[in-house]
Amino acid sequence: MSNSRRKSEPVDPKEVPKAVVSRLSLYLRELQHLLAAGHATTSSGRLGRQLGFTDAQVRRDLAYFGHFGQPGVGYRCGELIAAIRSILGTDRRWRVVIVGVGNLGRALIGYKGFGSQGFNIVAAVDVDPSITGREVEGVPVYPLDQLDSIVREQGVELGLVAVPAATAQKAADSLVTAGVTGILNFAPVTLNLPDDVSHVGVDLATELEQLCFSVANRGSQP
Amino acid sequence: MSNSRRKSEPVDPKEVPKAVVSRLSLYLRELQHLLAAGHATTSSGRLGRQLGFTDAQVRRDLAYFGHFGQPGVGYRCGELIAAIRSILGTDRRWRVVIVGVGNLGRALIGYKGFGSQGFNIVAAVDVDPSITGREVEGVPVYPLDQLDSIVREQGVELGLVAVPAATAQKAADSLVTAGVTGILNFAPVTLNLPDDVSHVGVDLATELEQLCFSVANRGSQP
DNA sequence: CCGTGTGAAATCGTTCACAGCC
DNA sequence: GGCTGTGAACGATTTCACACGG
Repeated sequence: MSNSRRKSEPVDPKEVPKAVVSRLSLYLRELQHLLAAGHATTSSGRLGRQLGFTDAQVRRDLAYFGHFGQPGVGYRCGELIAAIRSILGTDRRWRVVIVGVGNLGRALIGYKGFGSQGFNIVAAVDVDPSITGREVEGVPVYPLDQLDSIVREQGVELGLVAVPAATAQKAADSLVTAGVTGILNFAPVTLNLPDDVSHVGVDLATELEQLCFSVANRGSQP
Repeated sequence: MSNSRRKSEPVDPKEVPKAVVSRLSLYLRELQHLLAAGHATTSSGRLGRQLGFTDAQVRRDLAYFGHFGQPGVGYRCGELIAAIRSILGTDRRWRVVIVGVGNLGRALIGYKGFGSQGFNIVAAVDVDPSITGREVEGVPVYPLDQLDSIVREQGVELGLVAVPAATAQKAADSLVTAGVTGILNFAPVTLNLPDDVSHVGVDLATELEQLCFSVANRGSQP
């Protein structure tokens, strides 16, 4: 499994820079907006301008994965959307479980953007007995100790951690034990996880701090 | 205003890589945990190991801003926390307003992590008359058209956009008109803003897509 | 003529390795 | 002995610039 080079897979996904993958998501989002607005095609220049990148950057990013454009024409929005979804892995649906049904957990359960991008929230779990046994926005809430059977029986692959910092590591451990292979962590701690479980952290306070630094030092796009 | 070099400000903040600033937030978070756990000092090696970085990276990052450690000893947690807060600009409190009191807006209003890191949510606004006039978790909710006076009278500097994608640009424009200087955007769109307004975007679906890619291509730390 | 895909060059960020200090 | 701060080497990513295709 070294460097094969089939028609649309020029490189091993592992050697694609992380930054490229995150821009891919932005391209996807913008392309969906463009398509919804009636544009059948676009170009690297246009796409880049709308997102604040150069045309060369857009072309180079896409070139990691194949040849998607037509010289003189640009990219067909519909085709490129399908291609990026296939690259990201969101050309199929993923089953997701949420741990923690506090304010944030509830907001995540109700967030429409997940469903539209390929994610099914199949269940939530919480320690608080006053909330378990009900449904929140159509998603059933179970006690924590049922996590194992939920993940196994429903084939859940991803877990969202939406509990306080103090219990986040335990929540993540439970998810790993239950068998999920990816974790999106909203608690303000760095999780310690086995290498075969992927994870991404989103820290709301941290994001505000980045904004602060940027404001305190004048301007984000100089 | 070229390269001055005062005692603890070796570089112009503008030429600090974005990645460095985002790691600074992680250092801060970890240092706070360390201090709370009773550690008075730490070292670049320890701090890095806990976060998945090398010791050299930690030292290099901090060296952008000054000399904070003692050879042979390491860093005093309390002092380094204060230094990083000063760099990020969170050594004072920032006033924040939230636009949009749906599921996500409510979760943000109730999020304890903001207050503990220096952010005061002073008000929220929404178009829905059935929610305005009340308080949510102690934060007053006003009609949208009062945004201007709220920002002006309370000296609000930052705005959080927690409305659907379709109205996010309008919400952001209103914030800019009202006078905020930084925007944290949770809507899945790229905002078009004047250069003198900083912004950071957090797209929940995008984060899940990154996770997907990582899972679909085996392992996050190979 | 416009726009892609891509070597080659330039830029940027990370790691190495070590002098100096506690 | 342990640890910081930092030039210098290295590796990675971005930008340039142009040959080729519709």
